[in-house]
Amino acid sequence: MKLPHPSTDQISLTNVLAALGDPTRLAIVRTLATAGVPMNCGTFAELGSKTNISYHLAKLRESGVTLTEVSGTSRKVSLRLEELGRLFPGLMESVIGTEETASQHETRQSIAADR
Amino acid sequence: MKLPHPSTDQISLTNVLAALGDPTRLAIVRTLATAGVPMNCGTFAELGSKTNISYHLAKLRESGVTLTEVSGTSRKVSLRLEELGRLFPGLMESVIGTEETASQHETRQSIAADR
DNA sequence: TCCTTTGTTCAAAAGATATTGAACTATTGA
DNA sequence: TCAATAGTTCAATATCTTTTGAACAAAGGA
Repeated sequence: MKLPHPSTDQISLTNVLAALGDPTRLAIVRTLATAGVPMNCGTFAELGSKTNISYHLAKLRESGVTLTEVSGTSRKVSLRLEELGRLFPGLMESVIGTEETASQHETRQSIAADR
Repeated sequence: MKLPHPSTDQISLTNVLAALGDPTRLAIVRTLATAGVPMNCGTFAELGSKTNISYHLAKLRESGVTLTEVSGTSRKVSLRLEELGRLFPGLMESVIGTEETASQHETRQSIAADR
């Protein structure tokens, strides 16, 4: 069994940014980056329901951010760092290396509402 | 008249990435980066209707990507590069410095459909 | 003053994304 | 073989985002 992934030249910046621009998926990407080794879906259980994580992991895979390899009844998910680094130098380093504070998430709604 | 902008500490990476993860907004950001000087809304007329550009510029402003200053009946839109550079080092350089090819936009749908 | 330019706001519609539970498949270990 | 484990798929719903046109507002020039 082989899951569909975009080839390197099919990876677009817009799609990568859209994939990363979601709190759940950004958390997944950071977990993967911190771990440095492939992880299975269960690792992300605290971030949502099994179905929901499956959905977000598919988004990451389809955008080219992650590689998902089937290993028995489980999957090994990893970041496509080399390819992303070649396509968009500095992007993943920047996304991974940046801390996100709790306050930032809550304040943005009030700004949009303030129009 | 003063438009609402997030303060530096209210800018979150998730929101910035979500703002950049749209073709129209990425084109706006690149135009601003290339020009290097503030531009008014009319500059982006070819990217969509007046109403639509107004909508996307509001998104960019509310996420903290751009600064919009009122100047008479017109606006001067610029990138908040210094602040973004401090918050997310390398991010904007990476996003701005990367070419997007036409082929990349068209191929991704086929991958998602291929599941 | 009146008209033009520049852009916003609003409400509606269309479209895309996210979330859920139930049913399912495939692998593995007992 | 049977049951447990790990994930996926599906259909439904909910929610958010994008797009549109019509109406509006504010400034500036004739």
